[in-house]
Amino acid sequence: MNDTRRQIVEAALGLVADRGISATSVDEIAAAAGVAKGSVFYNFGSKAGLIEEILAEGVARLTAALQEAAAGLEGRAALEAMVTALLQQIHAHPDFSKVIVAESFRTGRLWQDSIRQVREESMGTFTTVVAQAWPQRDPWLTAAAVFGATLVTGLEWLAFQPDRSLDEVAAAVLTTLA
Amino acid sequence: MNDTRRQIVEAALGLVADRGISATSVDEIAAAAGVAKGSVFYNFGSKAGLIEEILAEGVARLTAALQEAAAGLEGRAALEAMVTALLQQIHAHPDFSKVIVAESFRTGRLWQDSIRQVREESMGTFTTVVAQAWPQRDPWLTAAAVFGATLVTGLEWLAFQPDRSLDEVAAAVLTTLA
DNA sequence: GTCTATAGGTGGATAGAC
DNA sequence: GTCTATCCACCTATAGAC
Repeated sequence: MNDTRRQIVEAALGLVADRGISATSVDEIAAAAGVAKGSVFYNFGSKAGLIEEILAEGVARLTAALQEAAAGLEGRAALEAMVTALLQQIHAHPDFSKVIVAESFRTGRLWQDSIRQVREESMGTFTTVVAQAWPQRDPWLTAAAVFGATLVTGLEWLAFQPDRSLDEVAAAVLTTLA
Repeated sequence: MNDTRRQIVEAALGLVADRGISATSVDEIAAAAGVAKGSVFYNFGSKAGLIEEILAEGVARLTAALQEAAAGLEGRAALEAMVTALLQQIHAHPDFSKVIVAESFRTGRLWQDSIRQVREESMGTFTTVVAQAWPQRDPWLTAAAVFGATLVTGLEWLAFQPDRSLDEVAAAVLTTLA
């Protein structure tokens, strides 16, 4: 990805995480990126195309991180690795995380497919690991609870107590999950 | 609240939960409510005023429900009552819940005060109960984990498996929390 | 108190110079 | 490939009839 595209993507992600997709205009994105508005459309075709590309990039990265974390591990160890990996990803990519949370429970939008993909792939990986760690429980609801505990704790950490360490936050989440 | 105001509020909440606040126009709200656009502005002053009123109403209801649930109980019993009460509220008011989640990690918007209030009052009630149930743990991070597990499971329940019963979902969340 | 009509501004998107 | 200038649809909000 060239320099102009990179700058546009980063500026857009920052603004969109803070205000929401619809509340962010292409004018604002172009100004924050230091390019003309026309360059945004030349490089990404449309606002929806830009958002789609940002989301697709984040989806691929998050899915890979979660699957890699659980690979080769079983039971509780796999679960702990996944929770830690998700917290790491939230910490490394807070803007992407915020966008996903904000858009996750909506329907019928242009970029809905990418959002649904994150949800399904992340939750799917969690469900597999949870089903193996606790075979007697409902994997679907349990995975949602584990994912939710990790996600919300991670975002609260970033937004309101960023000085905490990853180990501290991971330990708190894992202690809460039995 | 009279009939016109009630209709506008309900139409607005339904649309906003699905598309987001900024992506919902006053035209659409008026059409869904079956009133003229002018009536929306006559009754609520502005779009922001309408949103503010909807959020304030929901905040008061949710806070009261959580505090009432925990009143007179201690330790694990208080925790279980609160988790169940939050799930009940999500089930009874799914649109409000979606809006809160979508807007929770944003900053600097007109209605940000109401959102922050839900977060602080809900998390505050959870923190108090958690601190008493598990005195040796970090109350702040633990409360975030418990709240997140309940919230995300509740929303996934509504959005993707609405046929499950409240008892079933509450049991799954509480089993996951040790 | 609710309606219709319209004002005034901003949104996404395009055309054409460089 | 990036810019400036512009189009037109849509947005919030207001004015005035009823």
